[in-house]
Amino acid sequence: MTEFDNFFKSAFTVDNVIFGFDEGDLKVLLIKRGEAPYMGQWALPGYFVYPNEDLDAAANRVLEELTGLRNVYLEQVKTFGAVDRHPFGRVITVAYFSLVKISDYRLQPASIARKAQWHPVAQISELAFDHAEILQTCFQRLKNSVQWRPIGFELLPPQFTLTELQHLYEAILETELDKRNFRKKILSMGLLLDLDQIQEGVAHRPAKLYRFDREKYLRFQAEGFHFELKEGKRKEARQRKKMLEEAWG
Amino acid sequence: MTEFDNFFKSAFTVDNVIFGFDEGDLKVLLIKRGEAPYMGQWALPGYFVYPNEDLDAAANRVLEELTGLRNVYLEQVKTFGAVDRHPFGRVITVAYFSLVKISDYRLQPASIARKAQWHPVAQISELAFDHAEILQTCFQRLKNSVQWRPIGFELLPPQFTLTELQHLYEAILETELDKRNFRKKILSMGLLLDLDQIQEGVAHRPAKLYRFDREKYLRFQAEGFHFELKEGKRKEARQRKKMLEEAWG
DNA sequence: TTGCGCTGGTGTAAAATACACACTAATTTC
DNA sequence: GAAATTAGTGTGTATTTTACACCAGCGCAA
Repeated sequence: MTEFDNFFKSAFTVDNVIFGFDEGDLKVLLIKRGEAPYMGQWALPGYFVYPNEDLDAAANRVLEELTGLRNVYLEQVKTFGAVDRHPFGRVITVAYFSLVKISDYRLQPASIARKAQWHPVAQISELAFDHAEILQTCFQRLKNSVQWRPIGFELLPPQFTLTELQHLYEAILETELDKRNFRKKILSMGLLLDLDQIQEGVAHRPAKLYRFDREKYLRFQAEGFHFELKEGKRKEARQRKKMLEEAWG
Repeated sequence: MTEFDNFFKSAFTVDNVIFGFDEGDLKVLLIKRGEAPYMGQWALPGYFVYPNEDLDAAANRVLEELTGLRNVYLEQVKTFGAVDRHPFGRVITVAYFSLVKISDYRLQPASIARKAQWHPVAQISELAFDHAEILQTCFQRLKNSVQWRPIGFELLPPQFTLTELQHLYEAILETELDKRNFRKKILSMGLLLDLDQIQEGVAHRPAKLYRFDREKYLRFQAEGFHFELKEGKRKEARQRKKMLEEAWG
């Protein structure tokens, strides 16, 4: 095994945007930095990639140390490698996002985890390094992915109501959806299993509970089925047009 | 400036899938390796990222050394970091693809370029390292990107006929498109400038020449216009269904 | 100069889909 | 048992997508 000249080497890390969904809000798990640089500021959880560790493995490790969760949805998004993105030297980072059920999440004993906290995506302003940019990029990617793959369920408990699912989509897509159309669309895909159970302990008509039928999805997928759940461009276009017209009087 | 422990460092490269379009085929520029490992095999052009060089800059450098072209469409796709992807040590690589007009391409004097050659995507089988996987990933990404952004024009000469454009899309999407519908759709976007010129030197009725109107696109984009040029999923689904039915008789 | 070969160019009708929209049903709480 | 709250449901219309076939214009060769 030949060693490459040190000249060509650089430090590299993974950073993980861990999304959760709670109280109707899309949230991200951030860590308060306890050391320079950016001491005291919030940052994305991340760490160096070990020399004998695959990239995805590193991202999973960061995730597990922090949340105790394994087998979580994880998607590589983009690599950020601006020369000056780290004040102490050249550090290239591979950004991932992952989707966790906050209900499954347990604070881990690892010292790093004690400084972790969920933040609503909408309220995050400043972050250490270029992490604000990374977060935005990952959020965009999530917005996109969720419309083409049935990954939204990763953020909900195993059983959920259609209204919860709709609220999840509304939070991610930052838009409002029509209830009847949403239900029609999602049910017509045949990927939701009606559990013949209803909500308990709510002060109103209880909703039916559903489960995502992953096996069925995999079967459908093999037959060329495409999941698609998105706001039509027609509506979007009209909204934009309206806004422009209002802006110009 | 603190140095990170060498333990966390590793070699870092960019690999570039350079797409071109010629004779109705989508092609990729490959290099015949002149050294170990994989000596004599075809590989994607790539090189180490210099310590003081942004990632995108490195990808552009590789591209320019090889083709002499600047200001070319370039898109970061994915980072490949399996521990054993390079037999001589840990090398993480960021994959890009770029789109060049083969007509602009001139063989460069750089020694590396002398071993370069265009290969039709469809006919590439084995490549050095994990480059076959990288190529496939980039090809998928191109397929996707081309439907949502007007980047196909980057592969054509500045002036082109609608038939050429259609053939380009057919080559990338690996499908056939309906002539009338294609023309209707692309013209209705209003992004093509009719040059009031016609083909010369063809042994049949000459076609009108068009140019992509980038300025107009940018203006439209600011108003929320979305480029979209894709095979409908309905047709796809039907085709797949038909194929399945035939397969099962 | 005529006819053949080739590619360019065009419209319409039918089907599928996206959209907007409002009331009744079931449950808890007071 | 009335009030409050959320669940659940169907239809008509606008728009988009799809399928489909013929005539036009040019070069070339007979």
